[in-house]
Amino acid sequence: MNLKQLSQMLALSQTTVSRALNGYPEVNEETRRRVVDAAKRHGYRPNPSARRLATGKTGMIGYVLPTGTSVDIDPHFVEFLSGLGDYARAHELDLVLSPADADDQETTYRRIVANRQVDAVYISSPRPADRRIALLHGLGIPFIVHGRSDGHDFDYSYIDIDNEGAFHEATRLLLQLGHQRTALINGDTRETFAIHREQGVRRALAGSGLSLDGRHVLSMAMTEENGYRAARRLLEGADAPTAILCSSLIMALGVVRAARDLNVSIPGDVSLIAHDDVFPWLRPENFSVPLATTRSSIRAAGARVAERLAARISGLESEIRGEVWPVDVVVRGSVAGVPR
Amino acid sequence: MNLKQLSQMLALSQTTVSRALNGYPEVNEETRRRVVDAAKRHGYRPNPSARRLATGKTGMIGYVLPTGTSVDIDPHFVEFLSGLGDYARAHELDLVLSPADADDQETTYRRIVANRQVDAVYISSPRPADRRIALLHGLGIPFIVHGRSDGHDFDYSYIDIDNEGAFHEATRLLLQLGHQRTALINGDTRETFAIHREQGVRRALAGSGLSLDGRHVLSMAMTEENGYRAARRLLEGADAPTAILCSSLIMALGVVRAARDLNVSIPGDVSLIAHDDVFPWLRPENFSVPLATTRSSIRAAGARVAERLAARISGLESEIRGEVWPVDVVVRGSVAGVPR
DNA sequence: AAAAGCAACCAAAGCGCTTTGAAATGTCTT
DNA sequence: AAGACATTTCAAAGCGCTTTGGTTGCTTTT
Repeated sequence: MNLKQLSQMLALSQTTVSRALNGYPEVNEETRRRVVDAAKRHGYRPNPSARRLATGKTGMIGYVLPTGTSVDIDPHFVEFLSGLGDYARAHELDLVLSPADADDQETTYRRIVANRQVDAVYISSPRPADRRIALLHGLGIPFIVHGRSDGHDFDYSYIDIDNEGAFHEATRLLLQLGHQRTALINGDTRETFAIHREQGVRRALAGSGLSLDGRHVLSMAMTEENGYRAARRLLEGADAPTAILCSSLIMALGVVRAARDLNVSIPGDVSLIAHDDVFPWLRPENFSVPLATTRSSIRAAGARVAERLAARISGLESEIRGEVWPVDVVVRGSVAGVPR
Repeated sequence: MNLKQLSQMLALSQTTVSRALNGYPEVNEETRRRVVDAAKRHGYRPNPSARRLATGKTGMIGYVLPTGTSVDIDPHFVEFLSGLGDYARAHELDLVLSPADADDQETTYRRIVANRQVDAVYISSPRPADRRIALLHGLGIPFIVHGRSDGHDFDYSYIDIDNEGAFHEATRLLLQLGHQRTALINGDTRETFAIHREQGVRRALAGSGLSLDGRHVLSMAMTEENGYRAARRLLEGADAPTAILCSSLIMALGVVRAARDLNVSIPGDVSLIAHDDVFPWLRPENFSVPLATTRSSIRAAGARVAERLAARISGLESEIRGEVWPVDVVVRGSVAGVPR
């Protein structure tokens, strides 16, 4: 059943039927009812390929997936995807994943834009002055960034969490508990989120006249193994910290393991606060010592990105703007006053 | 630059240019060279929307992503995706993810087929007599299953690993080492892979005149927590097993933790073999006791699925067939003879 | 009563490709 | 020399929508 058949059936022109279905005003309400009704009865669904050719709109959003034999997909990605799906599901919005050589994503971005394969794109894990952002800005396709990228001379849309504020708050809490030596086990500092977190810690320390000891800040990929190594390094070193801030729950697993191995008590000897992206399979309250966290659901962010992207596509949202979500600091058993 | 412009530029008809570019035989080789050359020089790329409307082919493959507030995406998915990307990247093959209500995927499958959104589809985590398979078979879209689904009265294409054989081999190894009481910590037995694994264990035991004690087989979602619980149940129960087979490395993490908590030595008191899907962030050789495994790369499977799907789409592969990969049993420190 | 304005509809022209059915050209038979 | 047969090219007809630029009747204004 296509438009032609449907319009013949109704003894109307394709124009009128098309307009009736797409909610144009210049069609009689009575006629519209007839059309909509008939379309439903006969299960008419406009052919997306045809519509796409005519309008250039695809109704899909894109994501360039960096791949390569030595490239692993970030576990955050699937959680974000769940959130995106939560929204997209209800709106028949599909996501096109375009795998790209991690070292040359530009070619792929150019291809999907040139081919008009998607109406909008999202970007994740941005770095300062991220080239993808400049590229998409230049290419003129609507996009939204999950996270932020400082150092551009134009505005762009993003949603991010207040990483700086979260770690500032967490550090302030530790300071109030009397901790003078606080360490940070951070993610890869080439990414903005990690930079912001470190800034938050530094600002809080500075507020109390302290500063971050260079040996007390470690940055690396956020794996359990790295968390373990970092914690051992900190706890076995001279001037061991009395409190540790950690950029991910997965790393915190390693920190807890290291503490156990070294017979260091949490929170007796060292307090621990980690950032929680809210993974369903790893909950801070289930740690052997319930873990204090800065918490922000990455899944919720995924849903929000889908929502805003959909709004952009349908023209409901036009202004370019950033959105920064506040982050809760959740106190649990892993924090305590400074020892002795 | 579109076809019309290009053909005018060459003083040829659109027909000829189109045919030259698409490798049709009825075009003079000299002409073809000119056309291909000019196309490259002017960076001509056929508009995919137009091609799609004309041919009905999209050049994309589809995956229906079950979502829902209480549905989590399987961590295996991203690893599979990496493999798919490895192949797809080099072939400009994109993947369309259509989020669907986990309880009603049929609607979504019907939509993507009716809309001709993709040329082919893949399915993962199949169950016996999986309805999605019957549905796609009925709808007539090419598809390939990652895994197997027994109980259909038609053939379908799949790639699967020899789960039965793998667990049969692993069990036989344990038997040869003298283990009389072997337990199985399995995944969700509604899925085929788990059923096949249990069958493998049973067959091996039967071969030695033994059978699987009902209390010695536990099935559940494959999380660390569940592995821990299952192991405690087994090790604290009467007739504790001297060997444990485990369906996933993540669960094995929990098993190791439980053993440590209970002061049970691996492999002194209990031997352990787990299935390894080859995740880059979790390697059996890095366990405190290097873990013996049945190993099969899920990433490689992803690449193979993409390859076969691409072959189906381009008509290179036409016969329907299953492909079963052998699984290596890799012996490491976590297995030993029966205690005393 | 003519001009103007409006509401409702339509024919036809895209969108940019592929494919059908024919035509033009040259080569081989007989 | 005429017909048969390849070979190579082409004009035009789709594919199924949206959108442009009308047209047709009515009602309202002057």
